[in-house]
Amino acid sequence: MNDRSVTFDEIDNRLLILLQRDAGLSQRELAERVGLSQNACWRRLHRLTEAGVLRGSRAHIDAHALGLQLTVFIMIRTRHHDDAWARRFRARIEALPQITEFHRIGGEWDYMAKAVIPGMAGYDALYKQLIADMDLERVTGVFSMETIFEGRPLSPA
Amino acid sequence: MNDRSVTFDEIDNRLLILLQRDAGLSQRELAERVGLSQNACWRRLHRLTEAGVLRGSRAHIDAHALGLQLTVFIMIRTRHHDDAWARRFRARIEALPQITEFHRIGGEWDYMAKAVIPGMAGYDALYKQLIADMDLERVTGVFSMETIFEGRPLSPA
DNA sequence: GTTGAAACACCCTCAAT
DNA sequence: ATTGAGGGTGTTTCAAC
Repeated sequence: MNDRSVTFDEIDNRLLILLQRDAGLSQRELAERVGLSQNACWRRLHRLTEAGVLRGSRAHIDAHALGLQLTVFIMIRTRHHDDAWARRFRARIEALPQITEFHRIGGEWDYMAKAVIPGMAGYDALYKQLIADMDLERVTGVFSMETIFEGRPLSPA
Repeated sequence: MNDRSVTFDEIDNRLLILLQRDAGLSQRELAERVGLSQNACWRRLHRLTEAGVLRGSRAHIDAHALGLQLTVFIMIRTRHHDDAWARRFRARIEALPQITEFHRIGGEWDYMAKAVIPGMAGYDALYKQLIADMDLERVTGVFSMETIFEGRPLSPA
């Protein structure tokens, strides 16, 4: 079990997975696929939204079709550990739209950023913008040779 | 410039960003925000869909609300480099729903998986399922202490 | 590019069971 | 939980400009 206040049954689960795969499904279709009336289905979606589980939908875009063909994970070790520096660093990262994801991590690195870029020239440009005046100890790019899958739906614990 | 056959102007760009943030926007709202008639806006969305750029929408879900509070990146180095082993390994990974993203990477590791799990016990369980009978050379978990952001919208190169 | 209109699907609510 | 019905909203396609 877990420490959540709300619980979800198998039907909630299936609804969440269906919607994570395709948020464009109509309530009629959704209801049909989970074996509920459209009305009952609506009530569940409403409940899941109220519970803060469903948080809207986002368009899914083909990065390749936009000319973004390279995914790289950038590992960063910093020399500074004060709040002021950290704020400045985060602002820097946030100003770089190529970076789609940003974590503070444990282990031998301090931060990891995921970036999606047109190619190696894009990485070089990003790298330069990233490091300028930040006095980083070490930065290394881990390049995705092949994205086998991404964005798979989450299931309740 | 780049090597794409289709090009996108500023308005396409803004439409794509708006929809990546909120696919639930009505065409009336979209049109208003980019300064187009609803009709012209519809034609652009149609064109972007035909071009394979817009690929539907996906529900956005709050992982914490589902009890999934830990994100970990799993770095894997393998001892095998033949196709049969690789296929078996991919099938193993695909069978683990906690893994949301999977890359073959360059550098000192061979694969990287992103997993979203309830907590450390979930990692241990995942780790055991992952390694069983796969004869991996080395596996290490890089834990996200803080997800500063993720899922930021892509922009054309 | 624009407006306006029509046909249709969908969402949401309510009433009745 | 279910069906059925109604009003309002959104989508898609036209015709005309």
